[in-house]
Amino acid sequence: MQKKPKPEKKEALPHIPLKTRRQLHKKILTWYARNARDLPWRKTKDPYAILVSEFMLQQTQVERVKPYYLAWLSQWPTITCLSRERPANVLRAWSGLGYNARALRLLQTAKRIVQEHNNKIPHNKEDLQRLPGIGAYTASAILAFAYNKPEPVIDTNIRRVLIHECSLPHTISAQDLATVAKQLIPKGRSRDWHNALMDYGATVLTSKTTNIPPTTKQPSFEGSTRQARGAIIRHLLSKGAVKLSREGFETTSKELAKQLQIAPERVAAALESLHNDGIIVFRKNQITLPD
DNA sequence: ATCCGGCGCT
DNA sequence: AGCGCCGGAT
Repeated sequence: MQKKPKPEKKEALPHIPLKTRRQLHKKILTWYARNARDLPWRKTKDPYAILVSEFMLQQTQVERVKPYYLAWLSQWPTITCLSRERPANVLRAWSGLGYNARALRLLQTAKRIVQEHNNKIPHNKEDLQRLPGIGAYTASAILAFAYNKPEPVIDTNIRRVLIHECSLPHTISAQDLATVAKQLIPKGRSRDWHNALMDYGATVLTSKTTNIPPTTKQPSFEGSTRQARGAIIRHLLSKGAVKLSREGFETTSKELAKQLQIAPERVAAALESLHNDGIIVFRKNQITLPD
């Protein structure tokens, strides 16, 4: 009948013994020493370069990001340089990566860092998460990969590896998993550790080799708004602008639809959503990419 | 035809 | 809490 100093209601949090942690470190880091992928953003510790890579990697496979990442850094080697660029050119460099709104968020974040943080990418999660396009995941990734901070980075690959290797319940909450993940980071090796976990998850413990919960289904691309959005952006990148008909928005949609070979109502919907995302602007006489 | 995934908005 | 956003691989 000892009285506990702290009555913990839910102490189901798995604690990983030191020995188990060390075994896992050895297993993963030894594997990584022989099998690490050679990725361009791993050759640098420049926080800006890491920031760029993280924005791109949010949504795209590693192999497709590689050439975009290299071209981007060669076009805008510093955050100051990027911060002065026009949105249309940023969208052009992004074109083909997908999720165009994020190219603009990256530009906005660059401007904010130059204006408010003296050109320095923040070192703490709170400041990072206040920047557009940076959520919990990307903030953690920047802290770990740019600054080697002991901040748990948990994408779906790493989540799968941790659940598998530590025999955690598939239903574990994000918060509990983060608590476990933090204990597991080897001292002073956050960067290597997370790179290793990602590679291990991407090449060994793939979703196929493990039994992981069902995935959500993607609506078909054919006939979707995003298909129309993509066509409109490419059109604007090549033509510069679309003339706004005096007869109104509907007529404009119709004319554009004819050129793009897409149903007018879908073009109209796409224009509205692009406008909503700030990717296009309506001027007096024309539709253009933003300044 | 289906899969991949972090962020922001509602 | 759930949805929409991207384009290329398979």
